[in-house]
Amino acid sequence: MTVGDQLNTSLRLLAGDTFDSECPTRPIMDKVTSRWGTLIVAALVTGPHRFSALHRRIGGISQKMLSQHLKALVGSGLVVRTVEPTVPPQVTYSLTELGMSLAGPLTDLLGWFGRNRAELLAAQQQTAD
Amino acid sequence: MTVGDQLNTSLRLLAGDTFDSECPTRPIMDKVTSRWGTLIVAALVTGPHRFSALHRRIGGISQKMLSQHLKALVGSGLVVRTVEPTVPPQVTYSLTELGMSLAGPLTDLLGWFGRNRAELLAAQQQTAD
DNA sequence: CGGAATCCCCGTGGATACTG
DNA sequence: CAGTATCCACGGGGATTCCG
Repeated sequence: MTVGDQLNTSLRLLAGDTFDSECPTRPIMDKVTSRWGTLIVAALVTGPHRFSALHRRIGGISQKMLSQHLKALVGSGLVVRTVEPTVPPQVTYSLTELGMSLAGPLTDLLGWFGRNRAELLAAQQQTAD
Repeated sequence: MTVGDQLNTSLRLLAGDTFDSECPTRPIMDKVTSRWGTLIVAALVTGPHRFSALHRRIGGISQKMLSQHLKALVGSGLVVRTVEPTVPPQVTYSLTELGMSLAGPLTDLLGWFGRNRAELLAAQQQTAD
């Protein structure tokens, strides 16, 4: 990497350039936009959910992945974990303010996929030929 | 019916039951919302790009991943590949109509990450303690 | 220039079993 | 109920090399 590139990098970081490989939001973005991240956040849009409820709601996810992604989302300040000191223990996950603000753009994106499902699948078929 | 249920219903109507593990759009969604998919589409929003231009623009992507994801995007009908029969060959990628319609929601999402970068990083730091 | 092919490593992610 | 721990397989993804 040349000095010019470094300068370029610095400027882009300051500007919040999403394309820069050094952009620190990338790992977070990866988590959120990942296979399960989107679905978990989307599931929580409708309100708080318990662990097992999420597990049931989101088809095909394993406990490990759910727990792992939830931890990451909590760590990013998008989700809060609430523990009721009852027996048996009862843990509830819900979106933070930040998480709620993310929900808009995210569900828009999911909505797009829903609306354009037919065209996407059609394109897939053509290619498969 | 609670407010949550109403929201739930709306969301599922919009998304075409995105939570179903059998939903055929999932693999496509994974591709597009994946680490590189989002950035590639976002990069093409500003207009057609050549292979090397994309490679330069998107920091940290390998040729393999770029080529691979581009193929997937073409296969999904989001991107068109144009070959100029010159020497040396010149290949240009651009968004289809479908791709353009995706660009909106997608850049909104990227924009969200840009705007909330500070808060995300702050939350990360707190957790790291 | 724009890839395709190969090699190889490491992380993701699934299944299962165990803890508090 | 809500996880954690362990094992294990697969594929994502990087570096390199070669081709049209």
